[in-house]
Amino acid sequence: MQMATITPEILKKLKSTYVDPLPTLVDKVDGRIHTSFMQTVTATGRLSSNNPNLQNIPIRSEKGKEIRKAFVARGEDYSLMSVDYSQIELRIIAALSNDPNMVEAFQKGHDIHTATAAKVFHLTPEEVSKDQRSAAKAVNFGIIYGQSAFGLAQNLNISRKEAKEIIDNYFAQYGTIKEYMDGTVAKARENGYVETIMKRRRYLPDINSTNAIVRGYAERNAINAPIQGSAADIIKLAMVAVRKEMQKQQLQSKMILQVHDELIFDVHKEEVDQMKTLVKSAMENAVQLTVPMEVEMELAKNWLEAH
DNA sequence: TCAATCACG
DNA sequence: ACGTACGTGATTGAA
Repeated sequence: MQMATITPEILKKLKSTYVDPLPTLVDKVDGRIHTSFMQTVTATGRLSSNNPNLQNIPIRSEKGKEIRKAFVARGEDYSLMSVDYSQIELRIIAALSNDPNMVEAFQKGHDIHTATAAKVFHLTPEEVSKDQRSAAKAVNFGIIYGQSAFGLAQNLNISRKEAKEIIDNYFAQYGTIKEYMDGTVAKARENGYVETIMKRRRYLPDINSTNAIVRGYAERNAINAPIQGSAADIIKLAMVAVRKEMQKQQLQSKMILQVHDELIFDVHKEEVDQMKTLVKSAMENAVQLTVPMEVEMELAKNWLEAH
């Protein structure tokens, strides 16, 4: 196992950004930290959070986990419940492209990274090694961002030739995704914008630039924005549905945070079963696509263990 | 005031 | 031949 190396720079960042300021921001009246959610800041339709930003509370490093542990439910009778969409952006790509292989993997409930590795490396899912799954995961993520063979090579620390072979294999298996991506860029060139499933637009004035670097940037935006933006559409619809149902059932639990593909609730112990059912249903049924939306949920006393 | 670095999805 | 993975916010330190 590779140990997480905590450098002095990281400690300094954690202290100056979280450990020192957050305790001073606890509201004197209610004992809680309040963020602001901005609805008109991002290019894709995501929310952003500031003063303080509660969408970038640490979780990856060991010391960071200690910080996240400090976020707890409001009292004895309450727990934090975290509910996050599983692979929402890949499901959206699958649905928007209607790629038969990727749609099938999600419809059958397969582990998408293992399924991808099996296809790319011509193996059965059982034969896929950890490194192969990890490589497939990197490609799946890279696809969402319009990553090149060069970028994948750097990311995986392999040669450009090896990276190109993996990507070529990927598109041989998921050919309709390639068509979808090319089609999205072509449409962006004609229209000057791309749009999400709820028709929100992102304008791309540089999509026809004669400067290849500038144009390349806009092309990656064209690919990414409908995916990231549609995920934002879906969780926003879910939030409205959740709130409506919570009101209808007159619950005292509260929806307290949104972190892009995750909702966090402060749940009263007598409402746990109701909340689990209601939130799962609202999130999974926020939209109807050709692939199922699935959520994972956990309940705990603090945010680290609820995640 | 802004770029670099780091935190998150 | 070019550069090369999307979206944010906070802090720091140089200009």
